[in-house]
Amino acid sequence: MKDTLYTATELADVLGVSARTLRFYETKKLINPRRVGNRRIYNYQDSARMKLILRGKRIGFSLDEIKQFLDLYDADPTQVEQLKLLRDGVEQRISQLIQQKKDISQTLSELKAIQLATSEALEQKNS
Amino acid sequence: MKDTLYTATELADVLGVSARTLRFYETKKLINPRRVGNRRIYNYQDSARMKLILRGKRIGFSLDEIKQFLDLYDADPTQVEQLKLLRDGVEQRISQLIQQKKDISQTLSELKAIQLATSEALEQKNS
DNA sequence: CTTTATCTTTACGTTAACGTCAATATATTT
DNA sequence: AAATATATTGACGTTAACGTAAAGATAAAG
Repeated sequence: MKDTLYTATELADVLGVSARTLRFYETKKLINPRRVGNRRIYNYQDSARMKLILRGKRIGFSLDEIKQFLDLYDADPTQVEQLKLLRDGVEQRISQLIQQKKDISQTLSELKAIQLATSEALEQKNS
Repeated sequence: MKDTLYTATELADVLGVSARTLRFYETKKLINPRRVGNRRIYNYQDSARMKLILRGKRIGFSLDEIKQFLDLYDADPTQVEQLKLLRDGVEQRISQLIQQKKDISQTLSELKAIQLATSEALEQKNS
């Protein structure tokens, strides 16, 4: 539901990370949950942001890179200089990701070759 | 050329890494160059192996993961138990890579959307 | 055959991304 | 309200992946 609220441990459980991780990301300015008293409350947007962060990690980005990446999303589109920086940043990331995709495709085809060889070798043993 | 030999610094330069990195990978048993006296000499295969390692890094793998990965290539295909472990390892990596590819594709399309918005915003400013 | 430049080894330093207490503060249960 | 559980805030610890500086060995240049 769009309006669910989570405590730190709840969100952590849902996302499969530790509460410490959430706090750590907060000190790194990657997320910024509301407080009720001094307790952290995460809303839907916080959760969505966290999912973006985790996706970034799966891709192999550092937290710093992920922060830059997130900043791309909420950059102010009224400043021309900002816009140009944004454009360049986006362009760099795009070509990096394209390279990464190529690397993965190559690795995948090699692994599939190994997989084939493996299953054939195992068939041999069974006959 | 298939028979070129490199010193540590030469290969490091070619690959765009430091000589320290080469030595470090050696202590981690990722590569194992010949010695002439106590000097390291890298041949074509060492270089190819290094390129595999660097590709692994671009994909976001840790050196430990890369080692496991390399071990997949030169596993002994005569041992049935070995083969089964190999098969499982390969299978895991494959699904992980497929997930990574999905993550990248999503990120790419989002970035392209930002790119479009950026260029449109810049056009506006120029008219 | 010295001098000079490279390479090697050893060892300590560094950064990223958290983990793991310990001491409080705040809820929650009884 | 007292006891118990849970969350927060330092603060120190840890692992990965090298960087960097020091001291000795060896090769190349003069």
